[in-house]
Amino acid sequence: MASPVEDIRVAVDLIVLTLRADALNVLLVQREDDPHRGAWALPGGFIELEEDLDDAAYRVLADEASLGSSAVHLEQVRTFGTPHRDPRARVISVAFMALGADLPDPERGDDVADARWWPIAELADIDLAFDHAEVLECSIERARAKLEYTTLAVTFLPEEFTISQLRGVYEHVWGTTLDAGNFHRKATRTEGFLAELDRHAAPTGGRPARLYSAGPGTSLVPPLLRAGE
Amino acid sequence: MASPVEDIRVAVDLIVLTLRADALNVLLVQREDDPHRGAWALPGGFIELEEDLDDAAYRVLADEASLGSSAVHLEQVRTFGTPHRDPRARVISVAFMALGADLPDPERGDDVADARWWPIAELADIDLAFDHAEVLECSIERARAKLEYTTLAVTFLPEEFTISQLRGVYEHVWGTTLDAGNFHRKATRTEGFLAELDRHAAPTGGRPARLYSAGPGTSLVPPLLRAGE
DNA sequence: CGAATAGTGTCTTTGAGACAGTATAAA
DNA sequence: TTTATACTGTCTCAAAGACACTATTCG
Repeated sequence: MASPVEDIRVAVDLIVLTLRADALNVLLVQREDDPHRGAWALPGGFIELEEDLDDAAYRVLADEASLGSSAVHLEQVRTFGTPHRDPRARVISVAFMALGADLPDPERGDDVADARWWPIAELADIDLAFDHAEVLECSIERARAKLEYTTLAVTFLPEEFTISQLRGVYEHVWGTTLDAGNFHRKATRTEGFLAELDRHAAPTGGRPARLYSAGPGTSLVPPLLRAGE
Repeated sequence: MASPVEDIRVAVDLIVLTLRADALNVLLVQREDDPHRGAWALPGGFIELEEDLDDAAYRVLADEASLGSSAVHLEQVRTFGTPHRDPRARVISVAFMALGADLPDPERGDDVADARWWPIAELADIDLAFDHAEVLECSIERARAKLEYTTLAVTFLPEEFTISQLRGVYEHVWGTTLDAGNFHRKATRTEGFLAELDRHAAPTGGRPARLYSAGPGTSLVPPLLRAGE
């Protein structure tokens, strides 16, 4: 089983997604060093010898994005390892998607010039470092698909939320609009999706909405399909 | 961006699935060396410095399973990297699922004592090496799930096949039985799933079945859901 | 002819989507 | 009151599932 291993390095890259200002945002860091100096990139870092992949992802989240593991859903997406994707060395990168509810502005971490949230619509204009555009696109598509048949949408929301907020998650992540009435019925009648609370949110110009929290289920049966695929 | 990289090695593990004798089978190799000498394991190997992950998977398929890339669908599943999953060194393993139509018996490859197909039902009795039981379970669940909303089932069949054979894929992978009439209608009326041919299969005791080949589509809309989830 | 497999017709039920209508708050 | 948002009712249509029926082969 001998094989060459010299100079193969393993990293994690994070696709941190949140909803802010009614848009899906991703956390990017501006590179301080070559290659791609000045370009925006996904936060990432090499794994340590005695560290599980998930733990490495949480560490990068804390170090480079100054976001604690509090209230983020972390999930492996895919591993990217094409030779020369990083010009310095052979880097195998395990992509992790981190989803959270209205996450705070990041502080600038180590080895980065800047760090901030980017609405995904604005990313068409800029070139991401390495193959990170592909990694990001793959992750967003994964998130979009998983909204259909899992309860993943609640990870974008705080502990307590209204049906309208939940609908907003679907609308902003999918980039569609949904019928409020039909969505309400679907969300409340899908077993395990939501747990009804006895309280209501402060009214925002209309009838106050009932509050819900995440239900015990993880899969949506039947699924909540996007309209035109 | 300095970090310790010594002794972190990257491998690919293959979950090769096929249908033989009306059962879902997985290809396993018997280990010739410690650790887990004599135990059955997924075929795998370390990646080479200038080799893409997919290419490494195809190489292992040829070397250790003596199966060419002919007629297999290869797809990345997930990466496993818990420290000490391999007692010799830190090994990060990218799992790939390979699906093919009634694949031949493997020849014994390098560094393995034996190689053969195992019906997945028989694997409850034996202990797989390393964390390969978890890797296998994860892959089978992925395959089962993807039958629902993609045209993946056709990768288990030869170029030309009948609706009954296609139904058999679903039944054997899911471990269920499906109504033949309803399945026929669903398969033939789902756009892009199948391409109708002008020929029929040799009869097997009844009316000869029309032959189909894979259609141009990759996703099934609406999906073909398992009944009780 | 019967037996076996392929394929279609039809009925019922479930659920999605369109959209109207009701409920409850603030100004 | 109007306005805004939350929710419910109802109708239509698409599709799943149960299951009976027809079609085409072999013995």
